[in-house]
Amino acid sequence: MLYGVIELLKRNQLSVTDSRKKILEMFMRSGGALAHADIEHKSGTEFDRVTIYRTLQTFVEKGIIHTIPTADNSVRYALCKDECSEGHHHDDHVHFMCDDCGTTYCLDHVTVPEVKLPLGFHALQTDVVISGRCMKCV
Amino acid sequence: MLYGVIELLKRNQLSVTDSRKKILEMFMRSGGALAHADIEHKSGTEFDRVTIYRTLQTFVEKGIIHTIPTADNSVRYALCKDECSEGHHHDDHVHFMCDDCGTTYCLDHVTVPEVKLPLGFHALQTDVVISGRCMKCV
DNA sequence: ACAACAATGCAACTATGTTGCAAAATTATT
DNA sequence: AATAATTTTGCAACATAGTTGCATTGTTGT
Repeated sequence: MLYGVIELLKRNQLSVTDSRKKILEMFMRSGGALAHADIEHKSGTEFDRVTIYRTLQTFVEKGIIHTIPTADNSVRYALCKDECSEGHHHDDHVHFMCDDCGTTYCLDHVTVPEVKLPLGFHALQTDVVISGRCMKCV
Repeated sequence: MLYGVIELLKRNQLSVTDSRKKILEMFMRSGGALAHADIEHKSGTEFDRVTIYRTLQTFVEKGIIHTIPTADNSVRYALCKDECSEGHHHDDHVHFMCDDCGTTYCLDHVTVPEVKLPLGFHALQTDVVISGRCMKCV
């Protein structure tokens, strides 16, 4: 597991540091999405707030994680699938947010439907965020 | 126009105040969506920041405006259609954000497609946000 | 092992959002 | 139309989120 993390960092031409390793591991352990605040709390005083911000930024730029637009407009991040590369995100999957427990899921196998836009609009990216109850909170 | 604003406030059992009238008018004049910052800049020092926050909150609660989940996770608001009532938003339309000029459109006639979720997930609300180029920015 | 480079931590700052309370404005009552 | 009851506003103070510059530390390549 740890080895995979290091590999992933190297593959993206990133130097291997404590914060990057541990933050990546957090994402892998937590199946779902994480907010900046989640990471800050989980890591205690181990890293500076600024380091977390910069690490997340770097990961987004490298295509390791992607941001999730949420209904409550709080920023969340989740691991990308392998197809994402630098500057080219291909997160064509639906995101689900549980109103009860707050967990955010990437529904990798639910693809975003085609939407017909009025004349003059050109779509580059489509984000679908569904909120409701997850299986744990029935 | 002004008369319509007052009517709308009264219909929602809100006292008619300067800030509420002017903020509502801003939404009506601007076809698209507005962020808190937009309103703050447009109104100069006329209203306190806190008043704007509280006015927007009140309008959302009453179903006069709705929030738009955006790809960049900044909070934006737009007028609701007539069907929205207190606590019951029915904004089943697609939102479009222009990457170039930043304008956010409510595509009232583009309805949100049905999405089949995996077993155990129960959808209550579906938000679709499409970003790209609008007709003004080809 | 060392030079070159990149990432971190710290401090200071800006932006964003919230809460309590007194003053001012709006609404309801007589 | 004037006043009482209620709401809303503005202010101050605070809390959270996010950014930038720079010296120090850690990582990488030779």
